[in-house]
Amino acid sequence: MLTERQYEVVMAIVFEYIHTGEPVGSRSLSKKYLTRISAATIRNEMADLEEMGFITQPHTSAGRVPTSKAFRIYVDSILEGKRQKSPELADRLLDLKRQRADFEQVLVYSSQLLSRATQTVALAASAPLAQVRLERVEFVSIDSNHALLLVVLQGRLIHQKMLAFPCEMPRETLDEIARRINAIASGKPWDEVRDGLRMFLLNELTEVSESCRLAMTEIDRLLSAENFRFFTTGIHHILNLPDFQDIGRLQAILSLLEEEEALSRMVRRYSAKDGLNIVIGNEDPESGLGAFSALFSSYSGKGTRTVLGLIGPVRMDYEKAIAALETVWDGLSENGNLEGR
Amino acid sequence: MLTERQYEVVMAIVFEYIHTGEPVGSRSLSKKYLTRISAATIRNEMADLEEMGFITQPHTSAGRVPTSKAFRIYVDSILEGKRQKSPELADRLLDLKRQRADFEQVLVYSSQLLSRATQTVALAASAPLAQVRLERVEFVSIDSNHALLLVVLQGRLIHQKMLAFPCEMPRETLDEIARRINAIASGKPWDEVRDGLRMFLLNELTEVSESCRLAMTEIDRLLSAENFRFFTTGIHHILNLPDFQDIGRLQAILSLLEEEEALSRMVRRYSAKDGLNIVIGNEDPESGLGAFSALFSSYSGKGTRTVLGLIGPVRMDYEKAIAALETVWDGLSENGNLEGR
DNA sequence: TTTTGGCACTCTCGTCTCTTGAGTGCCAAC
DNA sequence: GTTGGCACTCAAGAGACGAGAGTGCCAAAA
Repeated sequence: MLTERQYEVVMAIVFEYIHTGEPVGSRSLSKKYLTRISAATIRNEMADLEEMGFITQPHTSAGRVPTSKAFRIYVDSILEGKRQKSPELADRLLDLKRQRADFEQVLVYSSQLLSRATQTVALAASAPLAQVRLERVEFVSIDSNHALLLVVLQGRLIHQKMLAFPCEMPRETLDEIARRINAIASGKPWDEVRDGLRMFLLNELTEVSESCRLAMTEIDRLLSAENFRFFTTGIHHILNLPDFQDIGRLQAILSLLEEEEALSRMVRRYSAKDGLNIVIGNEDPESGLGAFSALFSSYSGKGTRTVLGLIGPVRMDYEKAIAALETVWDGLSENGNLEGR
Repeated sequence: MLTERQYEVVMAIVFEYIHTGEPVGSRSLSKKYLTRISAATIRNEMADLEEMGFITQPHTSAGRVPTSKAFRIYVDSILEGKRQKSPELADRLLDLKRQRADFEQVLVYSSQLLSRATQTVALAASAPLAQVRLERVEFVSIDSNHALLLVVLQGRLIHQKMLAFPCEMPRETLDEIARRINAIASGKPWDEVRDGLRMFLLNELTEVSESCRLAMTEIDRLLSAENFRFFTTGIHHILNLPDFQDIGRLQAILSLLEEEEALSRMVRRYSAKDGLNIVIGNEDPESGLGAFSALFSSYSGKGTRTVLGLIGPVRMDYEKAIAALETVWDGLSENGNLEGR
């Protein structure tokens, strides 16, 4: 649908726009990138491209600004080519191995690393999958009717929740409940044992059935695929961007980042399939990204789904961002750090 | 040092400035607040007040803007008077009791409540005190050489850290270490038993002394008075403020809020004494607050120090902010929620 | 001695106009 | 199909100007 030359023009416009942030004119294209074609020819192509929705004009006598459709082509072309890894980032990742960090530290550190390398907002997240197997659960009694529920997943990931029981729960009872849950559920896919386990517990331990029900509900919630844990880093970077000197757009993205519910929705939406997913600005109006783009690298392991992400302006350096994300991602896989161990 | 009338002028200027955000002129003061004095007289007073450092002029022919010195007087006068509590906020706090929330939830919820009520950034934090007594420690074995260290303080506060041991640590060994620590340290002030405990452990359990050393170091770090845990809410509110349409100042405060280390330094500095502490803008240049003010309400209980805070523009509605902070604070105390129980 | 009205002066801010420069669209020639 | 040329458009910046808000100071009143 695009001729070879139109494709070149689009790519040149996106490239120039990413680097200058200004609307791109036909003359500068002809001088800098497409020396063999004259400005007038480029103008003709531009008129067609505008009609096709790849570029727009802020006002009649201005240059052209690429739309998300144009950015999409640009990003796809990057993804097709080979990227080189950043050796410095890879080095930094070795520190993690040296420190024998746990999974949570791995996520935090990765997100910090990414944010610093790309000068954008980085996030790392993980959530259980439906087929998650639990290693075991444990209750840490806090006082007569409070206990900390610990759910250890296969891998080293740990979820936890403080429970307030409706009646007194002595330590022995809690241990008993934990023992039974572990006997049945340990090492098995949660969604297979769940219902049976619930029935079993409620029938066996009738005198504390209310507490068992509570515990089961909470374990279920902790293991739900919706239950992402987030680590966000580098929000202040987006204030440095020259494009966002007007506050309104910042407002939107900051609210998104601060509200875990909204963030979770977004991550769920765009990390559904494994690998690298890129959402550009308002390409998907539902995203709420507005003038920002998001890159998600996600992977479903045995029991958990892990996501690394970057959120930056639409006009970000995708090449650098993708390279950084892939470097960190590969570093984690190599060290066997994805989903813990 | 200030005459009665000068005091009135300062108060009126601060009041008007808080509500309009514009430099305040002598004429509007005379009309709105000090009808019995003429504008010319106010001008004379203003000249003196400027010399004394209570107000400044952005430029020759503009009105006066109060300095932090003037805000200080204003805030002190609010603190002297009686404030009324917000009944709506108090109601909301009852929900906490109904939910029998744990301490962490209490902190998170309080901070959300405060932020929404005042439209500023709210934070809640807690840290152990030197005299903290630990209820007990527990190790949750994760794999052959990883375990989750749980430190339960008196009250319901829990600190935790994943440990990577230098050698294999079977569950029994971990339980043994925990048992010994608890036997000696449970219920006693940590700073009294600490050194003895360390000696004892290293002498008794020589074959895993390296692991014991590690565990002791981590417990010590978790119980250190420096070890604040933070919950921050409502960062997006500060973008709504009309005063901060230039990004530079936002940058500073956002970096502060995002960097736990800096935040911790600030909270330590200004919550040293119990009760309500207010820091106004650049009153203390060390604070890094710049164009923002911070209100901290802090309380040292038996084992932990709890802090609720608000961070907003210097020109914030102190009356409302103080009232909200006090309402939430009192609500927590009444429900017995400060430091857990 | 303190307070007040009056007046000249200063500075910001919004509006208007003008100019400049970048860029387009179209047309005729190649 | 491609190109150079030319008229046209528009944004952004500079300068001029008036309105408005506010001050400082002085001399008269209290």
